[in-house]
Amino acid sequence: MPNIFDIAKKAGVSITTVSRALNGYSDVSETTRKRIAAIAEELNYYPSAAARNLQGKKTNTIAFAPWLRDHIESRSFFKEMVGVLALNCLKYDLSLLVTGADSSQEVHENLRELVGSGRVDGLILADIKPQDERVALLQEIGIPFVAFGRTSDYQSFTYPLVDVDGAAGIRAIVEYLYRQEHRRIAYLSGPFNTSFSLYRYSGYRETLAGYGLEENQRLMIADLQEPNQVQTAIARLFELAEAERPTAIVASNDGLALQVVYALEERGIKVGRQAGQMAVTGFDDLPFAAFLNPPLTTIRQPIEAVCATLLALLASLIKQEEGLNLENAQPGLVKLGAKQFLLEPEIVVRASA
Amino acid sequence: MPNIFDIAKKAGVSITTVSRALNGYSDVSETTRKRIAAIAEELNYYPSAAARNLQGKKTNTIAFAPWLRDHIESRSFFKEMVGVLALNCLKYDLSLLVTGADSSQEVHENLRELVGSGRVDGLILADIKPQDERVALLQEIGIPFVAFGRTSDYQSFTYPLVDVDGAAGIRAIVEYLYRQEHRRIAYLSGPFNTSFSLYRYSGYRETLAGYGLEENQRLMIADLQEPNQVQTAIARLFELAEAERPTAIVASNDGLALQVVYALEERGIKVGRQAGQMAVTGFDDLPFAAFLNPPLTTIRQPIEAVCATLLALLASLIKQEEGLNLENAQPGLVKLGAKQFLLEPEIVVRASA
DNA sequence: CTTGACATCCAAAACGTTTTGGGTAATAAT
DNA sequence: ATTATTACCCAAAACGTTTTGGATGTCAAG
Repeated sequence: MPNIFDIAKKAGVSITTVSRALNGYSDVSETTRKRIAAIAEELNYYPSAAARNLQGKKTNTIAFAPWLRDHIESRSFFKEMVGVLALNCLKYDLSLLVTGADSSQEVHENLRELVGSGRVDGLILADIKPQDERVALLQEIGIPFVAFGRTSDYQSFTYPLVDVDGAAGIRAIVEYLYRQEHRRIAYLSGPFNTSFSLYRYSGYRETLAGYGLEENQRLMIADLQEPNQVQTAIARLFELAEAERPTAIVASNDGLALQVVYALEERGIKVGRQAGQMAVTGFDDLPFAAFLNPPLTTIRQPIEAVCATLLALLASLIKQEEGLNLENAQPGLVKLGAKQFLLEPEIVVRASA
Repeated sequence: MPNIFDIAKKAGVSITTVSRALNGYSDVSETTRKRIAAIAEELNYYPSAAARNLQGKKTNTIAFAPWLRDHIESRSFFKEMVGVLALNCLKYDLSLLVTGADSSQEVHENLRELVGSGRVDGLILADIKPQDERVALLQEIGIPFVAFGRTSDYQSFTYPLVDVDGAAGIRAIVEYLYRQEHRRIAYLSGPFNTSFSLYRYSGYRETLAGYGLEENQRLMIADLQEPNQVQTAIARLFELAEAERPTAIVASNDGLALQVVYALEERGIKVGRQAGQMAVTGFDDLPFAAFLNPPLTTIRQPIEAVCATLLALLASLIKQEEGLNLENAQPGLVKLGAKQFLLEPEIVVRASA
């Protein structure tokens, strides 16, 4: 691999000039710049990232840090995000490092080493928990980061974040169901050790309260982790007396909704919006949702907007820009705090409800 | 951030000793090693990755390089791989960089810069095409890499690769269908500009030939890219006379199978293995496959084994180990060439066929 | 008392950039 | 003819490690 000395020698100039020519400084003549560029091209010269980083303190790399095994249900959305993030990183000339681990312990060590050794300029945290050690850790270290999701103390303990308004999403869908004359609406939630499950759940309860419907504990099934738990949850709903049994089931994500539809069909219950059918809704709008039978009514997370906003925010933090102006970058972007943004999800009505 | 000088000063030794103590050399006494380790721990010292890399020529980073937009259908499996790879990387103390782009042009430049600037020690290529420029490029540059998939010239132009035997998978499923008395078996394939589509397709044709069934062009629908193409493909099948119409549809991946099931149900055709129902099969065994209605009969790609083998192979290439012994690391691992391995997929029979 | 052998330690070089703080020559202004 | 300005270039330092090739002191053997 050629280095800057090789280029300098071949061009008959100093390495300073090579560096400044290639980095577009104005104190090198157009003719020598052209000559140097041509030689660099010819020799396939690319400046060593390590040397550059060592000298300049910039890695042009960010990390995407979800939990990798902890939250089965959330993994589906993080998987969708990676590709979109990778593509968007190109615009900022950033490389994307994907990191993560199984255990809390490992994640902590991983993160410390990653930033301690100066491997990244900033990070995107995903799968935020209500109490998330990672936020405090990164805040303490003082490295730029953006969280996708809100911890329970995000208002007092301020840090940059982007989130999708899960409560609003569920509210929209429960209101939709209410308008379709549904009065007994069950709710199935994923594990409560992840923030967005809580927000979505609160959206459900708020809406019931808003309509003056009382909460029925037997219709609220939370903390679903394993697939077979969905089956038993559905079974339990059908043990209820006809008059108490729900006419609609709201699942807190598409993965659960998929399993709900499956469990219902297995029992011979039709899913749909016809009279006598069970309405089912999801959240996320994963690729398969539109092709279920029936197609799933769900809430679409604006994944492109989420990733774009996360990156724009992180990039501006890294550059230490002050007047960050994201307000009208995305439609439906709500400002929660100085560097905290909420994106509005969108209801997608299909045949399942 | 503390550096090695801070540690050395505080411990009253030279930086050489700090370095050698922390890297486990034997020429430093146990007492000073302990003292140094304690100080490093206390000050939260992590050696600078850049400096280390600059001096030692090791980045401890690998790149995962799929195509990001080009092949819609293949993206689903690459998304599953990222998480598994990231987790497995921990065992090798490697960081995972995810890269890729839309266009062939961009991908090329990306790759050149990535390895030219010495950002990675090696790479994993995914979504291999029959003619894949990336393989030649990396081979020419001379950096360790492993391909997930085979180019058309993999036997002559040898390079390290791991693949799942797609032909065998489809063979297994067509044989299964044949044993279920199916004689008119349609085949729907994704785009042919990706290698595995071709292998899977050839598996279909081989099996037909093996049973002495003649190929019917009207039952073989290839190069499906957009979702609505599936609908028209199915429509075309149903324009056929009763006696020519297929009794089973083999899709080349789960994403297509999902859409096939959807299109069939939309026309009121029941999917399943009962008499009079249409049998449908997929390939991949994505998470949703088990929860479709009916649950999808498919071929499971051994994703854990794939990722483990890719990493083991790449790690050994990076370390320049010679006697690589993967043969009995994974059950069902077939050796194609010196560093070329094929993994056997597994048929998963569910209710859809 | 000398000589090896061994256990510890260290100074200096090297890795490949960018940045700093100039220098030189030609041209323009006085 | 001198001075200021401009255009172009460069030497050296700095970034934080690891590695190389000793140096020093201690202890046992001869």
